[in-house]
Formats: sequence, structure tokens, C-alpha cells
Amino acid sequence: MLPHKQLEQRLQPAVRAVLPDADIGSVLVRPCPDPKFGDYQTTALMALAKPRKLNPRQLAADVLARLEVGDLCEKVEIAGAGFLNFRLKAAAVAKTLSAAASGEHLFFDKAIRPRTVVVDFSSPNVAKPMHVGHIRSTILGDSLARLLGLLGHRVITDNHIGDWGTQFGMLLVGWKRDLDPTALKTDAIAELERLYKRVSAECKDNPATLEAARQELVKLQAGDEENLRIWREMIALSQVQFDAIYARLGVKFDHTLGESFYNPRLKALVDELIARGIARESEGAKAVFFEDLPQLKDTPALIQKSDGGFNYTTTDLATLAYRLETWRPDEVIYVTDGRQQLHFQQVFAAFRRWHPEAPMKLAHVWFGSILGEDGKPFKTRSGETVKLADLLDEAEERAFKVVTEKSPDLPEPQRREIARVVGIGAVKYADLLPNRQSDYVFSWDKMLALSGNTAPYLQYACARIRSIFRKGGETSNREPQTANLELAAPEELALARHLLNFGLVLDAAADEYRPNYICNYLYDLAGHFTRFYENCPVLKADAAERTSRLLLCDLTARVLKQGLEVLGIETLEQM
RNA sequence: GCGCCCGUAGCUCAGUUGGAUAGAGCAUCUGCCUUCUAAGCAGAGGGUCCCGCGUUCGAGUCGCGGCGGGCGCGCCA
Repeated sequence: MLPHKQLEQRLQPAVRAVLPDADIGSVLVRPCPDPKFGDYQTTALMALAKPRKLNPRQLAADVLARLEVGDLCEKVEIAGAGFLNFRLKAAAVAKTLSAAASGEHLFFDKAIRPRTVVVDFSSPNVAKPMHVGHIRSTILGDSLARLLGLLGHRVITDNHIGDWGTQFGMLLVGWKRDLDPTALKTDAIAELERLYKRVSAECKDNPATLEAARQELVKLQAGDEENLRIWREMIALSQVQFDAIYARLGVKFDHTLGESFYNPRLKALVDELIARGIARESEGAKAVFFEDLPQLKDTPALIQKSDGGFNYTTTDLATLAYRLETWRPDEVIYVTDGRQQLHFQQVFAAFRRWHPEAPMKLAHVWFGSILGEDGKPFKTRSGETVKLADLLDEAEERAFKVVTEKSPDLPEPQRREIARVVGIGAVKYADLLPNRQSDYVFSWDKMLALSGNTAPYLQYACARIRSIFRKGGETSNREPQTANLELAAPEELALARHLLNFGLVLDAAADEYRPNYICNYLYDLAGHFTRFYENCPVLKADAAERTSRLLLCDLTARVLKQGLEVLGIETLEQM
């Protein structure tokens, strides 16, 4: 068991003995903000003392009197207003490292109660190019899915693509009137986009075109065979594009059940909600009202339009019902931008009324918008969005220039491969590092930066470690020599102690759906490693020290690699 | 009008049950490659955490009121 958990396990009964009514679940042990205070601390005693009007330092002393941690820690200190500070014995740190080296754990624990979690993310639209607007959902969602999986949960990823809706009326008009088969072969999405824009523009000042689009849509919805065939082809062509992007990003889905998949369920859904009094007619449409919810009382959710058509609230409700009956999940997570907060509040609230017995947690994990330098939603100068494929190309190209500059002797194919891993990693990391709820201003230079707190910095640390093993003729270091594990230099101790906190960070990131905690942890880890690297020679050290340091290097590399893997970022042997 | 989010160093941003002297990156300046990869390291400068009041032993974090900005609010998704 990890030291901070052992401390909690011993601290909690001690607190209970002193304060029998206390909620010991709040008695947690966390890393100290500054190593001068110790390795771990608890601030819980001050919080417990307050409502009881106890002297917090006296309470700390009383708890301390009942606490036996001498095997793990140096003398426990009561500090400040009532902090309890723990400093691990070097032997306790070494023991945890040895356990990790022998494969018992990698400084984290699997969930005690595994859950089934559906993660809904990415959701691009058919017939449109994937652009930078899709990147956050895709990368954040993928990372959360990986993280939950690593922690032992059963994860189901589902790409709820936009394969249905009014845009298909216009696309069908364009396809029938103006399709360029050659262009379709060369770049299907560009051709579909061209058709859509052309018809869409025409609709604005030509009512006849608008009517034609409406007619094509009605025919499609009525099951017209030709329109269905064209529609299916557009989906297939789009899927090719999606797959190409996902392959580059290393993103995989268990299911791709688009909006159209739920069409057959929508009418019955609305009928049931009406019959049960959950929805009612309003101004010709059908809507769910939430008079009893202060947040939503003025914003009913439409589930059927006055023309009989359904909208995305209807589809999302049907989707939830399908997921409930198909996978029986404990939780469904939606990863979308923050502008859909109201929508998901409505969907969740409506679903609760429809299926009050369903035990699943519903989470809307939202993120901020990508803005242009003018502070408005991001577009290029010509008004286009930046295509995701172009962004990835540029990332790899810039990385290739740097690799070529730094490692001119490597053969080109290897430099290309390094550039791919570095470039894609940089893009992902740039997206995962900020707090997801912040808006951010898109900048090529920031997105593609290769120095400072970036993925390449972490990959570089990995590559340096691998280089040590290559130079030392070591393959890996799976046989720990516990007796020889010496943590003497301050840089060694700092690095070792930081390794112990990997699991704390993974748990926090999963609880709050915030992979940026992992980014910051890994950046600190790489920093600790680099300082160790600068100050503690490994291969030139004496036998015992060398063994000890190789072990430290190996564990660091494994945590870095695992951490980056959770972020969906690859590592390299050399760069 | 109602609701959600944001305001932290010149710029971009972190900041884990409220916790100890608020941290990074970029940019600027000074050092460090005959020693395991300098995509790096060491150091310097840089702060009214938007303002005010309140709760608390303790507030960037919680509450209230302002100011400034972004977004959303029935037939698009």
C-alpha cells in the first residue's frame, strides 16, 4: 500500500478515538506544498476542531498521542495552526520503490469498485471536415477514457456522429445538381463541403432552392431509396476521413452510433413522455417543462417541433435510454463545449423524470471555446476554420525541422517517425494542459511549441533515460536489488518521493475529469528527473549507487510512459 | 431580463476537502556543452490574485454587492 494511504488508515482510527462523532472520511493525507514541512500532511484536524470549538493544536496533540507510525515516518510534527506533518523514512520510500520495481504496482491502485462508464466524445459531423473545434472533445474524451480504463473501470467509448439533420436536404440538392465525380474521388469531404456551401448560399436568396432542399429532406426522412443511398454514401465517405484522423491521433471507439441510429425510437419516446405527462404541447410543439427546478424553470426543452420533426434533445434522450438498456452503465460522460450546458441540464433532468429508477450518474464534462486573436470564435483570416488534418501536418512539419536540427545524423525515416510522435504529442499536450474550462486563444506557435512545459519535454526525459540504458548495455532493470537501493542525494530523494504521488494525481484527475492534473504532475516529475540527471551520474557511479540510480531511472521512465499513455501521447527511444 | 463561466507576473496560464512565504511556460537579462542527449540546467528581474464588504485561527479559493469580458436562453445541433 502506498505510504499516504497507510498514514490515512492509521490516522483515521486515531481521530475516531479522540472524536467518536467525526466524519473520518474527511481525514485525508496529502503531499506537503513545500518539502521543508515534510512529505505529507493532514489539514483535517483544523477543520474538525473548528465546529467543536477545540484548540486545533491540542486536538492534533491528542490524535498524535494515539498514532503509531514510527515504522514509516520520522517524528511527526504539529505545525502552524494545527497541521500534522509527516516525513517518510528513507527506508519506507525505498520499500515502496522496490515494490514498484518488482511489478506490484506503479504507484497507483485500481478502483476498489470498478464501474461501467460510457464516454461520449468527438462527435464530428458527416460531410464536414474535422476542424480545430473537434480537437478538445476528441483529445479530452480519449484521455478520460484511457484514464478510467487504467484505473480498472469498464469503459465504453461511443462516437455520436452528426449523421442526420436538415443539412442533408441541401447536400442532396447539391449532390444531384452539381456533383463533380472527379473531385469526389480526390477529396470527398472538400467536394461535399463545396456542395453544401454552394446550395446553402443559394438558399439565402432563392426560395425555390430552399424549398427543393426541404423536399429532398422530407424524401430522405420518408425513406426514399435514392436519397437514402446517397446519404449512406456521404456517411461512408466521411467515415473514411474520420478514421484517418483518429488513426493519426491514436483514438479508438468501441461504437459509432450516430444520431440516425435513434430515429426509429423518437416517435414512441415523445408519445410516452406525453402520455405520462412529462411533456406537453406548447405553441404547436411538444416540450418538457421544469417548473420545479429553479435553474430550468424558464427554459423548457423542445422534444418535437411544430412541423412534427424531432430535434437533438429528443435524440439525446433516446440515446440515453439505449445506453441504459444496452450497457447498464454506472455513468455516462459527455465531453462537449460549455455552450451546451443548458442543453445537457435539460436532457439530464428530463431523463430523470422519464427513468427515475435509473441509477446512472450523468456527467457533462465541458470545456471552453477556442477563440481567435480577436476573442471571437476561431476562424482563419479567410473565415474558414483550421482543418484538423492541416494542424497535424503543420505540427509534424515543425517537429521535423527541429529533429533535423538537433539530430542531423539520424536517418530520415527515423527523423520522420520522431517528428510524428513529437508533433502529435505537442498538439495533444497543448490541449490537455490548460484547465479544460478556460477558453483559449488559438495560436499556432503555442499549439506547436516544442520547449518548456510541453510534451516533447516529457518525451525528452524518457529518451534520455532510454539512452542511459542503451549506453550502459542494460536492457531493463526488472530485478530490484532492494538492499542496494540508496537514496542519498537530495535530487534522488526528491525524485523518489514525487514518484509516490502518481496515484493521488490519477485519482484526482479521474474524479474531476481533469487530465491537466496529470500534465502538471508529469512536468514536475520530468523536472525532478532532469535535476537528478544533471547532478547524479548514473553509469559512472559505484556499483551500488549505479544499481540504485538505474532503478530510479527505470521507475521514472515507466511512470512517465504510463502517464503520457493516459494522455494519449507516445514515447520514444531516441529523439 | 434570467442563467452559466471567467478576471492571478509584460503575454499565455496552473493553483487538488479553504492551509503555511501565490507557481510554471513564453519573453528579457546572466552563467553552463572535452563528462549518461543543451528539445536541457542554474540564477535574476517581474504580483493591489479586478474592486469593496463579509465568514474564518487562516481566503486566489467560500458568501454578498459592484466593475469588466465570454457564452447560453422553444421549433439548428
